[in-house]
Amino acid sequence: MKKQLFTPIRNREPLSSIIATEIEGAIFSKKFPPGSKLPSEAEFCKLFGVGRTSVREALKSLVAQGFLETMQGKGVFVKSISSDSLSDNMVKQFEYILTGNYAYDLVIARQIIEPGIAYYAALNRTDDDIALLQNDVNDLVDCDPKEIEKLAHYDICFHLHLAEATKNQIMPSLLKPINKLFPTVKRDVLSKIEGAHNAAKYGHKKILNAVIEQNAEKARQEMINHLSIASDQIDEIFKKK
Amino acid sequence: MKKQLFTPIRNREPLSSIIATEIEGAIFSKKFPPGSKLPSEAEFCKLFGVGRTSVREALKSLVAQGFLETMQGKGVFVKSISSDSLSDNMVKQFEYILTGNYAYDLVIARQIIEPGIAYYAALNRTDDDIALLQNDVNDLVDCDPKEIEKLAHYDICFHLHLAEATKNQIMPSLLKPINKLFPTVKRDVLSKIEGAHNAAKYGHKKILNAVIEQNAEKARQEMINHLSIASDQIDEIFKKK
DNA sequence: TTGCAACAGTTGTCTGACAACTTATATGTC
DNA sequence: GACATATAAGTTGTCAGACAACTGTTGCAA
Repeated sequence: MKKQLFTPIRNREPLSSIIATEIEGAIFSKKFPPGSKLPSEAEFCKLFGVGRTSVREALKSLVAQGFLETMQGKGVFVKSISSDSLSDNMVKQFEYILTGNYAYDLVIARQIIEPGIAYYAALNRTDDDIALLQNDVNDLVDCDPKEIEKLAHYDICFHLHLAEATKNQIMPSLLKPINKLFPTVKRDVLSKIEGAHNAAKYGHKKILNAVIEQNAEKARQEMINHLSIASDQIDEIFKKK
Repeated sequence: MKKQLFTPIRNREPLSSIIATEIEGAIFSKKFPPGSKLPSEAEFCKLFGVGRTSVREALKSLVAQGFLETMQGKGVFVKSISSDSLSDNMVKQFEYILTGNYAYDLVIARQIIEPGIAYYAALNRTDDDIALLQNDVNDLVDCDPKEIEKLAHYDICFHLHLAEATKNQIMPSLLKPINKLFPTVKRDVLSKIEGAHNAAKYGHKKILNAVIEQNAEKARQEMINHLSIASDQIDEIFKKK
């Protein structure tokens, strides 16, 4: 058996990955700020001294991750990541990893995080937040109980606006994917459970009042009540099946 | 001005996107189960009737999103998405969208979701969970207070195992990115605040006891206490600066 | 049987070419 | 001069062919 001073370099990272990391770094360090145009593929080829294939595949990766946006004939642009696009990605991946009947997991997840959201929303809400929340409640109240889609939408809006009222940068991004996975469940509830609409109306109203009063503990408790009712409704559906 | 019956088709979706969607669908519907090998690039070319470029770029997208894994000389394989890889993606995107000093946002985010986690962990924990948590606490107790890295690691492990004890599929994936962004902050606290190590030890112990007793409300309260201490410590650091 | 060489199959990269799209420039007409 | 049109240049999208790099297998020879 020969003794080897140097072992051959294997599994070296593909060029496209290296380039992707490089460009990603430049984006993260805001060397290319959101909305700005990146150098063209041809320029990158010269800069990195590689073929167009490698550059294109690197860019494709970053596009797939939501950092870039390509426009044929125009160029490649840095995408200003909204928490929206982030949660879209999360939704996709959640859909893939969640197994079995995950409706219940969604309900529990909301019961875990939303009381805390209500609490901090009550503490940090501004008058603008109140206005938005009031609108959501009004929309829900005025809505025709038969328009399930709209009902579900207004319901979700309320919860998202509440998350934004916490003034925490992270919470909306965590709540959104849960809510985006929720509509199917929510529609089921609204269409099959008598009085679900009314329950939602009053639940939201009570939470909103507590938030207006900046009574954090009360807001938390009202959210717990609101969600436990929703949870019971889902139980009921499963029993029926 | 001529009247046009048909307007030219513009902005048609790139082939590579269409192909990516197509393959993604096949993956999601478990037509290619996790770990399985996809057809080779050449085969895809024949199947879709397109060039290799388009196929490769489609695959690159899916690799970037964490659904696939390519191995040179072997082929392309469906990656079994762990909540780990999901949270890795989230971390990257959070790092990008979070602005300013987000340490405080992280702290608050934990205060929002972790009490709920403690609550449901107490309700749903198994004996195995207790064993894991007990290990984490022991590791933290036995650890040399100077080994900041290890301390931070054991600390995080406890919180993650607690999230897993809720038996909720979603919570670990939500908590992980927060914890992965946290170490910098945590190291700061552990190295700069006298007694932070002890505070963590006792906090975890109390939470664990409540979880063992399956006293959900107590677990929740202990978590609130534990995190409020951590929060105060961070406040202290900011004041010092 | 063992070791090695050759081969076939796969992904990685390069090159050149052309299509499709966008923008700016130049041209021609009124 | 003003305006519509044609042209050109720059950009991304796609194709084809070639070869490099890596993996696994197969067959041959010692």
